[in-house]
Amino acid sequence: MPELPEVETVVRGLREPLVGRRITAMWHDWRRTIHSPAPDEFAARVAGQVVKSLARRGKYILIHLDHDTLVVHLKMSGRLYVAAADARHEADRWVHVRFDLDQQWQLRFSDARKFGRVYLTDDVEALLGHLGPEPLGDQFTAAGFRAGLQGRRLAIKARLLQQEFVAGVGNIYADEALFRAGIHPARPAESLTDVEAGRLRETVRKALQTGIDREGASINWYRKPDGGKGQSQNHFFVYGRAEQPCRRCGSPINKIRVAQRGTHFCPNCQPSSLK
DNA sequence: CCAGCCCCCTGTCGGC
DNA sequence: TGCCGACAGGGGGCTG
Repeated sequence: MPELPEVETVVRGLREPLVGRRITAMWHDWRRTIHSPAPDEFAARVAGQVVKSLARRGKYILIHLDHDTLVVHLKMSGRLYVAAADARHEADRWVHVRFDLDQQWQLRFSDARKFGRVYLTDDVEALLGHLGPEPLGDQFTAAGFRAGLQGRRLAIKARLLQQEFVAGVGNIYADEALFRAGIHPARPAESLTDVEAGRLRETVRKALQTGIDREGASINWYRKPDGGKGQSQNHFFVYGRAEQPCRRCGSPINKIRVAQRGTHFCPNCQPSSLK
């Protein structure tokens, strides 16, 4: 659920409480959550390092330390927040990794479904170099986007979800971007005209930026680091609105499966190429 | 290389 | 009321 807008909101919310804090110790209770290095080395290496800055790459959270970068992927149900050591938090029952900080603070990683992962690396490029361009950055060019659709027969929505093509788009914002562009999600990627590709690139950016402006979508698990909910979910055109009237034309929103994902679209505003 | 599919996990919800 | 299967989906890995 956390996609680029949600992850960006988390990063923004963590900067103030985290930058300048020193990590003193690490605890975990679920082996698979610690991706690499192995827990013993992870704990030994991370202890003593100070948080210098925070950034985001695709859906990954980057916490830059003195000598390493602490990388976190929230996957489906991950939540990352700072709390006083003696303070309780509603998500504490699912905490599987915890970092003790100086001044009696803690960085907690809560993850009910245990899909999330944490990494410690001194080579972020080796870890995340496979990711495609940041959709809100300069590298996300119209020419590159168009080229990435050529010769691809898979559904355009499936292509948008491939992180090596564009970093940060997930199920929700893929549906929203395709609606805004008036493109049926099941159309083969290679079938888009240059005009459609150009429009879709713009609506991907627009959907994501709108999501950031609304501080993400709080569906099921996602919360801001301060525990508050984002507002993006209240403004979706199609996601989660099956059977409800299209905000543009009033037709009932359809729900189908594309690339094994629940997919929402307006059959009138996003005509299929099959007809 | 490509595209389809399974799996990891657990909370929630609808149906009976 | 309680049980059970379906569903949610990011992304790694396997298969044909």
